[in-house]
Amino acid sequence: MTGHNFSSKREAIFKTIAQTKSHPSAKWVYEQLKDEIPNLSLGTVYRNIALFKEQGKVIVVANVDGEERIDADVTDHAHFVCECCSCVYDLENSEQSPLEKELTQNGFEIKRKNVVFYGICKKCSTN
Amino acid sequence: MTGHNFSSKREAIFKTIAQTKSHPSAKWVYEQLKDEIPNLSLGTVYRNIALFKEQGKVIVVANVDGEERIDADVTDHAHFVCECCSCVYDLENSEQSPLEKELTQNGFEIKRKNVVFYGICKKCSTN
DNA sequence: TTAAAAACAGTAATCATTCCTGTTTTCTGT
DNA sequence: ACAGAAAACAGGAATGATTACTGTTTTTAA
Repeated sequence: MTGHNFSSKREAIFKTIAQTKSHPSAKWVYEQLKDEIPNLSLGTVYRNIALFKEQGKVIVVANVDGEERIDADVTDHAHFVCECCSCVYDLENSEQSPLEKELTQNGFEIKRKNVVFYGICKKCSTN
Repeated sequence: MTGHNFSSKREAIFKTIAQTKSHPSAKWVYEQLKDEIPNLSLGTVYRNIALFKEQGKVIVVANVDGEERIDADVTDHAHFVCECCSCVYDLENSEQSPLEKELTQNGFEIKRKNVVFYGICKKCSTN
């Protein structure tokens, strides 16, 4: 079984993901940590992110420019992805949809919901 | 400029995408067509799908098992992705969200919205 | 303290997607 | 209909994110 031993690297990886609002990619997390933890391996970041996903400690927000972007805020909320600067913004939690009731009544088991808006953010359209 | 010349392969590719409800991947489209069009190249399928996206003729529904899944129904509707069989189901159109007004008022330009539920479909939970 | 399990580094492999080059098809004006 | 230019294509190479593998190190529990 995996994920049951303490690991300082795992802690550092999770902390990095939890402390940012950037909705990071694996590479971003690795870049943030590699100075602090010189012998960190990118594979370790990927392996631990996969574990966090299984444990429900992070969610996948979207794939932006070919990279998977994640979030340690697993409460129900939507996101905005800027197609110009690739920033991901948090939005208020999306309201309970009548679709959810209907799916459940029809024998579909909903594990998670993902609401993403794509467009150009204020910063990009102003500059 | 690209996308302004007639191409029988392009037609066939679009037709294949438009006629299925499977929300196909590029590879699926290629597999469907390669008997009918023996010298079709997978790169051509990818290139034309990229063009259809630019033209707004297809949308990206989700990334399932590492493959991008698309839809030629570009009207506003949500999807359900089964994590067991990797099927993608169409759902009724998702209601206009108050989030959209708020974003627009704050200077964000929304180009598209993507609502995806993940879980286990009826077929998989029954079998 | 010690041996088994888990985690890791480093690197190789995988696989979807994109890029490149030479060839073929389509279009436009004559 | 024809020629040249632009667009599309095949086929294969390249890219790049992610995963798998192997030998080593760390953690755990008795």
